[in-house]
Amino acid sequence: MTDKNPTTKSMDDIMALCKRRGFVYQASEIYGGINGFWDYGPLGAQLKKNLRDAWWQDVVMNPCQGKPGPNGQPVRIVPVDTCIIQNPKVWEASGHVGGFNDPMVDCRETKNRYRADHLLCIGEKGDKAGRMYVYIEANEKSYEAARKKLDKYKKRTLNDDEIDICSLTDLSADGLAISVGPDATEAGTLTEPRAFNLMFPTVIGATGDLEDNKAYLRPETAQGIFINFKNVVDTTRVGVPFGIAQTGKAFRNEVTPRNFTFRSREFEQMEIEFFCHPDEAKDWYVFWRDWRMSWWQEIGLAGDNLILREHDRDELAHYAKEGAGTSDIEYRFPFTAPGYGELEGIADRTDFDLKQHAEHSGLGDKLKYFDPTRGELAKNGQPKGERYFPYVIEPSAGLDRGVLAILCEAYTPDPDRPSKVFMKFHPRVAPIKAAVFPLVNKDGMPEKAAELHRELVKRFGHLGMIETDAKQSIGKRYARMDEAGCPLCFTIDGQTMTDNTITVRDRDTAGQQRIAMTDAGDHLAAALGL
RNA sequence: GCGGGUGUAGUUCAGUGGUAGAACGUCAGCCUUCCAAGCUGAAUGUCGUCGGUUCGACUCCGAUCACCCGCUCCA
Repeated sequence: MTDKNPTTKSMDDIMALCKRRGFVYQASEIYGGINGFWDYGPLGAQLKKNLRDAWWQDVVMNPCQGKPGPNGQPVRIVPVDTCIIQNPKVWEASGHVGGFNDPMVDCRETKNRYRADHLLCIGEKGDKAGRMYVYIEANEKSYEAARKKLDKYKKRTLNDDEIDICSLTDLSADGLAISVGPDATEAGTLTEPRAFNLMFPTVIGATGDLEDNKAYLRPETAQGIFINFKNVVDTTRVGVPFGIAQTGKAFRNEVTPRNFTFRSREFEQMEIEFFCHPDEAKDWYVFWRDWRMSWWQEIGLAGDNLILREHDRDELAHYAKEGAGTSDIEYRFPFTAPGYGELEGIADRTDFDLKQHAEHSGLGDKLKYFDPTRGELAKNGQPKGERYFPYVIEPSAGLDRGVLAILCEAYTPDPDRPSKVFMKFHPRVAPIKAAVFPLVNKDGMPEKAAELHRELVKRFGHLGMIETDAKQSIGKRYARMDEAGCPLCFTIDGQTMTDNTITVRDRDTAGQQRIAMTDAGDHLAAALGL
């Protein structure tokens, strides 16, 4: 007996299977890879497409699967597909250019990293050459430690009015050299503050002058929706409350890409920006939060590994401070366990973004929405209408993270079956929907299998792959399908030749039943929930 | 960015300062009437990359890249 629990999922094993079966490859692998980028192989590409299609179907084509919104009306969503590169002013308005260059400071002695704008330093008033001690803002313990160290250095107890406090970011290089880090004992171990801008710069135009023609790859798809809000309202017969949805790539220069595809520098988002009257924001926030949670459960993340977590007030993003709240739908990945990693965030962004774009674009109140259903009643009994910036509820999901969670959830070790592991994908997202096998490669069975295969491809090929394989033993073929996560295998055997029945093998139970070959399509349709 | 670990076939891993191995998988053929069966055969690696030491480096040294873990960060 080994002490390794066979039901424990190892990320290394999952990654090995992803490579072996063609779900995920390292990007640029033959050149040594590239940090923070991953490619999808044949099965991974189809899995990802299936998840994206499921989202599109349930969000855009049939919003919330027909579930009415908190106002009792059908939920209305329209799609857009906006550019990865926008006018750089978009990112100034959104706050991405100016607001998020958090300068960081590393300590060479303690190996700790701090946000430079959270560090203050103290020293004796008027003392330009003596040591200064750095502490963390609003951290009582850190401050007291710094005071203690300063007193010890001065060999006396200093009064409050003998002390100068300044921000670390205001220090010169000389000042840094005489400063002692919050947890350090020596001076000069802090590096100069380094700025991190998480947006990918790029150059527009063939001359390639970065400074004059600088643009950015979008760090989120959301802004493409906000800047088209007026266009959509003006050209589509939608009115608040309604949502705009979009899927697409986004790019972030992550400080530390980690954990397989979880924190990639290039990734795909599935975002809804749902516009509603400020008075109704809370209701819509709750509605979207709960429906999105149930959607992920329905798509196959049904167990304890999925949680809904409401954010604490102090971890809210800049745009959500005034809103109804933010919650995360989080999955317990093998690499986060016992903790969780974010799959989707549902945030009340308030009217922050629309107001920002109203201001930066110069459109001002023209970007307000005119709501003819609100306002005081006129003499004829009709509402006079109300102009306002709608509040926005944003359910923003990571497609690649969803795929990764599905891969982890589906990975099911089973020492009793030949493959030792199978991928228990929900049939809706499974890249291979079914396989058709002749039991042996002779006696008319291959022809019969080809016939059924053609039929199933014609009916189900738009949903995923339909495989067929006549080589090697039937057990080996079943085992391969188990690792690929194919939910059903149809097998033509000797009996098929006499009574036109076939066997259906279920991936999860490995059990079989015999059905009429003409029922195979309906059987698959039922398994796919069609 | 810092610290630790790892890097040899598609995968999991041996290996030794002197011409590169196993298992599984893959492919082909035979066989095969239901779970990686059997038999025969085949392909596959610039031993992550670059440089250095050496008569000779997969092995020792340096750098670099990538992945994993911890810290940090995450609009």
